[in-house]
Amino acid sequence: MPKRTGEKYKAIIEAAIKVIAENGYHGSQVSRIAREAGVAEGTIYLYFENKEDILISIFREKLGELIALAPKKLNKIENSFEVLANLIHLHFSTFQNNRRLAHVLQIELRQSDKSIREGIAEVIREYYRLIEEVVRAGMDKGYFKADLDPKVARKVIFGSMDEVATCWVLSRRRYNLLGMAEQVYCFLARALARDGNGDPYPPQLKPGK
Amino acid sequence: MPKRTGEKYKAIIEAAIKVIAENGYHGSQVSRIAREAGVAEGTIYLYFENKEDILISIFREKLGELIALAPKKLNKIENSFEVLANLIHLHFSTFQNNRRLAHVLQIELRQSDKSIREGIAEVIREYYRLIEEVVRAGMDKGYFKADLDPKVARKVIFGSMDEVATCWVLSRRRYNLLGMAEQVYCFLARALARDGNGDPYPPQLKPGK
Amino acid sequence: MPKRTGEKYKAIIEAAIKVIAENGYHGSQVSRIAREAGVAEGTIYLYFENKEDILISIFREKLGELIALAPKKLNKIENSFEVLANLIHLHFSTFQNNRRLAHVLQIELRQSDKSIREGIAEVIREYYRLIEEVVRAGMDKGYFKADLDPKVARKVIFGSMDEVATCWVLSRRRYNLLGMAEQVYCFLARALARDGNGDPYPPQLKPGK
Amino acid sequence: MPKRTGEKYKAIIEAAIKVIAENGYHGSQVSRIAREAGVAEGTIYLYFENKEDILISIFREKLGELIALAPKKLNKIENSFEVLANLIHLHFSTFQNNRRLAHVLQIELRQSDKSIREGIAEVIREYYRLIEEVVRAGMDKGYFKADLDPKVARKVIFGSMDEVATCWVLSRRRYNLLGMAEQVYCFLARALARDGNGDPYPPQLKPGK
DNA sequence: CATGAATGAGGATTCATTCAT
DNA sequence: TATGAATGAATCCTCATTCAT
Repeated sequence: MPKRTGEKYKAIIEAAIKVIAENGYHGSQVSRIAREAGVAEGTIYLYFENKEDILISIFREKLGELIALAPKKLNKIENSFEVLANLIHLHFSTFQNNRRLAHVLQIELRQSDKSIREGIAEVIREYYRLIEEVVRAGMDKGYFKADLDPKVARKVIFGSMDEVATCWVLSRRRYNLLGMAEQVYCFLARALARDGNGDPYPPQLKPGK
Repeated sequence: MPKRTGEKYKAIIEAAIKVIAENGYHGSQVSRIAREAGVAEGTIYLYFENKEDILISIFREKLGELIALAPKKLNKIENSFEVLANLIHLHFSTFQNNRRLAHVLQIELRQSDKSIREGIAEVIREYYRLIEEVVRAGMDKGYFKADLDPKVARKVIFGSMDEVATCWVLSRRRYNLLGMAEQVYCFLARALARDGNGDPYPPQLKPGK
Repeated sequence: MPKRTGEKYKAIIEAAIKVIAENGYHGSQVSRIAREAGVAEGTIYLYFENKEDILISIFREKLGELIALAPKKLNKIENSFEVLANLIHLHFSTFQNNRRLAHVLQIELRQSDKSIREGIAEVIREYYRLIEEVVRAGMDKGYFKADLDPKVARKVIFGSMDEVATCWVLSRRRYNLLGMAEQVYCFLARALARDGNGDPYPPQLKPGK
Repeated sequence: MPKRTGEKYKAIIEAAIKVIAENGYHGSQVSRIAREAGVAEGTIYLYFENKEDILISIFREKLGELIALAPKKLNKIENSFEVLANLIHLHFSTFQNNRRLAHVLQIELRQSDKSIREGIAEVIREYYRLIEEVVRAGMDKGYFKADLDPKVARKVIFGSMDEVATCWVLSRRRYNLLGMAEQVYCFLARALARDGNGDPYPPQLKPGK
């Protein structure tokens, strides 16, 4: 029965992203997160069940935004290649825009216990469904191969994006993640395209498209 | 200055894989691993620097085998598609043959601190190079598109295999991981194949090929 | 400077008896008592100094009633054996009528800190004096042995009643506490009776007598 | 699976008695007990399950001694009055000899949770049985009234001793507890004695008798 | 080489109490 | 009077690691 709303809730989320990105999950004491958020230690527990719940909530809030945003952006696009391109773009720009968040989601979140994996499972499954939907639509419309297994396709798509994002976060060099979008798109588009499909090549990826 | 060889070294490694697969990294006390291995607690520290070092060693020993094995299997194959197929097959069969190991490598290993990531970095980079080599060879020989970025290709390949393996480990259903090899191969082969390449389609994947 | 009177004061007392009887002193959060009483947490502190003060107040209010009642009932009785019988009857019936209160007074009250013991000391001393008075009167009137030490007698009388009450509260079997009164009276009457006293035997104990 | 034997076990018990007698149970940090015992904090947990277990163990060890000693002392005495006198003497001398222990057993032990009460229940029941046995033997041998209820008698006897001991511990005046033994005996002997029993009067109580 | 008893640092969490409204 | 959101002090216990034997 934590509150899970309000200004302090958000402040704690943001503080946690910062502190955890800098010190890792296990290196981030609740007291430190509280100080960074400008609230008392006990206040944390008015908004979150426990320390793990903070991590889960970061995931839910932030990836939730992505998942909520995606259908709006993708549904109105007819061409499935364009949809794929935009999906990748959206995924990468979420991280590009908040490197700390990217670090927490790609690295720290995975350091955690089974209970955390369970806590995020529902949200991640929704993202999975979203990607599978994109694949299915492409198959139905004739853009993609008709005999794909959407689940395997989803794993290839998500796995590719995830690996690219992780490498980006861990890299010392601060290259542009969005710059990878087109290349990743090329790979995935060719992997999915129907044989003889005239043009699986990337539509121009433009931010916000 | 730990010993890192001998019968007890191996016994501890195997005990750790078992205990960690069952209880998770944080749920696996050193004392428990010692008991399972049939040695005293202190003995652990004659063979390993610390608890993390056990995890790193599991990675090094087991993925090391894979990396040592791979060139022998792959180097003598001319057709790069066949090489790719065999790479995927090797990757998946390693996990298929030892589900506990798979769990430790795919899940528990990632729960750990920065120091672990650093400990395994060298080994994983070697695996990365191996994959990139496969890509480069395929480009040089004309099987794969000439203008691929081997690094991105590697991320797509590794990311896809990694995601499939992780889903397999986490799945409640005990399906056959090797059965996924061909499907994953199809995706990746198409993604890599040179345009107009006559046959990017899967060579028959046979165990041990 | 708490108020210590009014409807809410009484509501809190009753709520506390219920909550503490069910969950023990340490298991009874102030917030829970407040909810049960239908007041806000802060309101508690308008009527009580702190949590311990609630416990002390329960004791004062409830045992206070007993102590106020006792002289009225006992003073008009001439025969000291009858007085003793009625004292025991009164003591036991107080608990019998409110098992929750009995639990709080016999068990939970004693779980608490020195400050509580100090808080109830004055009230309990008054009860002690009351018992000692009964003994002294019995000695003066020739019913009891002339050379008794009233303080020791009081300890035997109170200790016996207290032990019987505690066992009753802790017992799983829900036997009748008042049914013990006569037996306890028999023991104590014989212990106190003057040698050769014709009839130390229990007057008929009747409720409300 | 704590060890519960050995020199350190005893040292911790003694240290705990001292620290708890001085600061109360809740005021006695485990770290403080460890320091007093000259061991590390973690060592406590090699010998005890948790903090409560220390308290329970004090009770078991110390009252256990009393219970083990009592039958040896009491069984060879024929006269039940003498047995009663010795029982009281033994009870009081245990406390007289170790006022700190008395404080812990009479006051602090009762401040604790249900789990502690459960932990000591078995031992205390054994003491109860011992007292009831004394009563029964006295009845059988014709010293005590034939129609006593041994359970009620036990409550009167134990309650009297317990109350006297508690008052002694809480008293500011440092009077002699053993000096109370004879007076308490007188009360209880008269309460138990068969009518017309020639001499319920106290045998001379001598230490060690 | 091997042991395992001993060590002790480290932190999430609770909940009585306060005080601005 | 009454509220209830916010506070923050206070501590038990775990378990990786050491070292005397």
